Amino acid sequence: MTKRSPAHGLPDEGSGRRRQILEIAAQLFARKGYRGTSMRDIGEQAGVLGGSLYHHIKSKEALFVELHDSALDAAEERVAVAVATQQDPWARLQAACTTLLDIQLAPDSLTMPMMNDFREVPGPVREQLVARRDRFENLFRGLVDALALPPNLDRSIYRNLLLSQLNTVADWYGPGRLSPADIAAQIVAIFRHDND
Amino acid sequence: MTKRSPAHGLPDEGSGRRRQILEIAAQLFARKGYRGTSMRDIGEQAGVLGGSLYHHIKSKEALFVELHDSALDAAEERVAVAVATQQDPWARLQAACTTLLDIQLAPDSLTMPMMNDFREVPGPVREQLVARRDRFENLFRGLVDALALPPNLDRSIYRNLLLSQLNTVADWYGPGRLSPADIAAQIVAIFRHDND
DNA sequence: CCTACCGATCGGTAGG
DNA sequence: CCTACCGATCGGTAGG
Repeated sequence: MTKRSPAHGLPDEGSGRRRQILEIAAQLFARKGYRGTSMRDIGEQAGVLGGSLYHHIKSKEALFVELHDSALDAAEERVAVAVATQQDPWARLQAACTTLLDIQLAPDSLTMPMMNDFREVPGPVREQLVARRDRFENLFRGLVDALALPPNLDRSIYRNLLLSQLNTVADWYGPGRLSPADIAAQIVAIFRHDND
Repeated sequence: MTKRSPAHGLPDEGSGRRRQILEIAAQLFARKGYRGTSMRDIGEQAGVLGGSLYHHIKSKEALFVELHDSALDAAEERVAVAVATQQDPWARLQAACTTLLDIQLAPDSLTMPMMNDFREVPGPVREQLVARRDRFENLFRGLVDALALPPNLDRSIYRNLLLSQLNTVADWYGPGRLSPADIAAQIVAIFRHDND
């Protein structure tokens, strides 16, 4: 019996209070970005003053890094599980895309949205975040390499295009006639090219 | 003989000084975002103090809106010209994509990059920018509607995916083995599906 | 967890 | 175009 993280990707260890603060912070970062979220904003939602948060966290930067890494850990596991249920390379890719969009488009999504534009985050921290994200994206390298693509498609470009496509859906998606799974299906339909 | 804007999309009327300041501001906004660029930063590059800029502009917000609108005006014209040289629907789309990527990936690009994440910009101004961008995107509605796509592809989703794909290339593209035109060709190759 | 505060930075202005 | 400044806001801390 392996330990399973909850959907939001925050470990459930530690004091409930800290955990609650992390959830609030994640939601605000996702909605308003790193610079657009002040410690006082987070405090307000938690019912305390901004300065009081420093009993639970070291700094705003460390808080963001922790949230970002937890989100990617959880996403990585969920995607890996979904991929493992399929054998066909295109089915495996579709499973990965559907899972990723489920995570990013969940209405209460605490996790990934907007953790992609790192220009707001101070330089030194940014490199840390980019390194973690690159590790995550390696998961897709294997999936793309297994595809039988037409030879005119460059696999490296193809992978970058697919990932940026997936990471950017939250910018324009509004819950309406199509579900996250529908969008994932459309993306895979577009990116699907069999080498015949 | 119609008046032609320069590639950077800033009208060449008015005092050269103001024009120079606009160019500097555009470059900084593109590199560091709206909130990441202070008026003092712009002043420093221009060789004056931040406060002195207000002789040439009304406010930071008005400055950004002016730059954004000029960039879209110029892009709109260049894309329209490129599209008009082709008759085949897929060739027209490819011409549009190539032109747009040329603009966004130009090494000194003052114009469009990063003028896409509007979360940094204050609410009231944001609506203005979004409205202008929507008008620009209508250009692509016509191009997509002219395609003979397989019926399982939703044209509205398809258009959103294509546009977000084009707008996001600057986030990961590094000048290397592939040119902007190469990337455009890869994107069109992926998005190309003939209804057979 | 609050009070009370720090040094820094922001957009913007008056007055010359 | 500068000097000198405004009110606001920021991340963070000391001391209780």
